Amino acid sequence: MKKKDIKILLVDDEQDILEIVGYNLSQEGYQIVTASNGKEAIAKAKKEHPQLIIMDVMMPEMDGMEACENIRKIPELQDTIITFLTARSEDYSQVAGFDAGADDYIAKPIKPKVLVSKVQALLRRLKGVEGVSSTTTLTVGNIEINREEYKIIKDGEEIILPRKEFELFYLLATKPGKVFTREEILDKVWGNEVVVGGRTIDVHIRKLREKIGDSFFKTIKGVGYKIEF
Amino acid sequence: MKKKDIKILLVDDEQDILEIVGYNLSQEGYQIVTASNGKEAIAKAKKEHPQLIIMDVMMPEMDGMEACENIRKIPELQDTIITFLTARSEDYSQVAGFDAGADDYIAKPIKPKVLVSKVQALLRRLKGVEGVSSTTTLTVGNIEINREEYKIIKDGEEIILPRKEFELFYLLATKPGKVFTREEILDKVWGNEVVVGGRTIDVHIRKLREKIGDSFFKTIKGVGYKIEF
DNA sequence: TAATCTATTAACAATTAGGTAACGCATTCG
DNA sequence: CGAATGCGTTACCTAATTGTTAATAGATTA
Repeated sequence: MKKKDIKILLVDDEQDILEIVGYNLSQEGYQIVTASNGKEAIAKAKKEHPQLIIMDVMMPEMDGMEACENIRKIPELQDTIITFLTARSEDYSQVAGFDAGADDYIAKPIKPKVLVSKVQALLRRLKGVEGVSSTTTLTVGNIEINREEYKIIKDGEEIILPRKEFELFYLLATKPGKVFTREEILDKVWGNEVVVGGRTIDVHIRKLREKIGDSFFKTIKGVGYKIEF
Repeated sequence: MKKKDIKILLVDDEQDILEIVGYNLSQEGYQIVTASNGKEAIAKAKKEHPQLIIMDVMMPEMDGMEACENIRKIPELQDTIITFLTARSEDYSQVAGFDAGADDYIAKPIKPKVLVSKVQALLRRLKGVEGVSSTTTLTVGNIEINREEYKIIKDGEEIILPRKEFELFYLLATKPGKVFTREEILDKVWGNEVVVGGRTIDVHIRKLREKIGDSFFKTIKGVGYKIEF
């Protein structure tokens, strides 16, 4: 995907900001769409399918937070990156926007240069922009792991794994032989704060054993799990 | 190595984050160095030789990914742990940056408590911090002890040990020849608070003798045990 | 909207690790 | 020479840990 194919939706109630930011970004070659409140933002997002949305938190009609929540519910816009513009004074850890589904935020006052480079950094995540390469497959033993499509190929046979199962397998596969403690697994696969019941890991391991092969997975009692090839 | 000798490099373009995170970590006794973009990060990393780098992925000038790749190429910084701050909770396998050589990631929004405990966990990997050793393998005689995989290899033969047995053996193996008193063993393997009966150690020693070989274990009557090769 | 899939939990079974008691043997020491 | 002490050994018990299955709520897809 090239720069000129990337669409950015700017949302702010102040015309000045739309102009300045819009100008700078379009200079860089991005396509710019604007909206001046939350409702309009949702409408335009649906219609235009932007890759990135930069939105002020405080706006009349519908604020950024609410709009963000709504946009996150739209299936086609799952991969859209949403960034808030927030007042500097807010305590970072208090920024509620993350709960609403935002990916990042940019603090005001906005410096054009900073903004532009930040936008570029954000867009690096998008597949194929400026040929950003990332190894999408990992091979262990006779198994090839394709993390873009959440599937693995074992002896030429394709096995599609659900998200969590895949994540778990992928984690173990990054260091074959290494024993991952339950704690470690929870932390990396389930995330920092999520608390799930004690048997959850076992069940997922079992499913992997069924699908991939029992023999690969070793249980080290009192410690955790590992895979071996 | 003590806490106050540990240097952490924080990299983020937002001053707020540097302050909050920096404050929390310095409260814990760590030395903090900061940088606000990738280029600066590389420069400071070279100069300061931090043990841990916590870096935002998205930054102007040079983003975290690129900086990480560059830092990884610096010989003196091979052992430095690099952790990314990533937007929201991306799936583990999707967290770009592992390709770039990152060791771990922390998801935004950052909660100080979570951060601090995560940092502590990461630093346990470093040799000598709070007596936790980082060496993953230890070789004594014809036996290789692999802490990461919870197994020992004797003459090419793999022996998997239960947790307590492994820890007991590992303890003795850290100083071959040294006599460990029962008190010492209980303290290190079983922990300060647990009270177990008098014969417990014997039984475990016996199990090790069975699995690994009687001849390695010497009993010093009235004192304790040691291993010899 | 109905029809799948997924992730998680709950409940129970199976397994194993850790610990203990009991007994026997050796060494030490009076 | 016994008695006392410390250690080795076995068998057994219990608690902790994991395996397994099924049920359910939530997502996702057709």
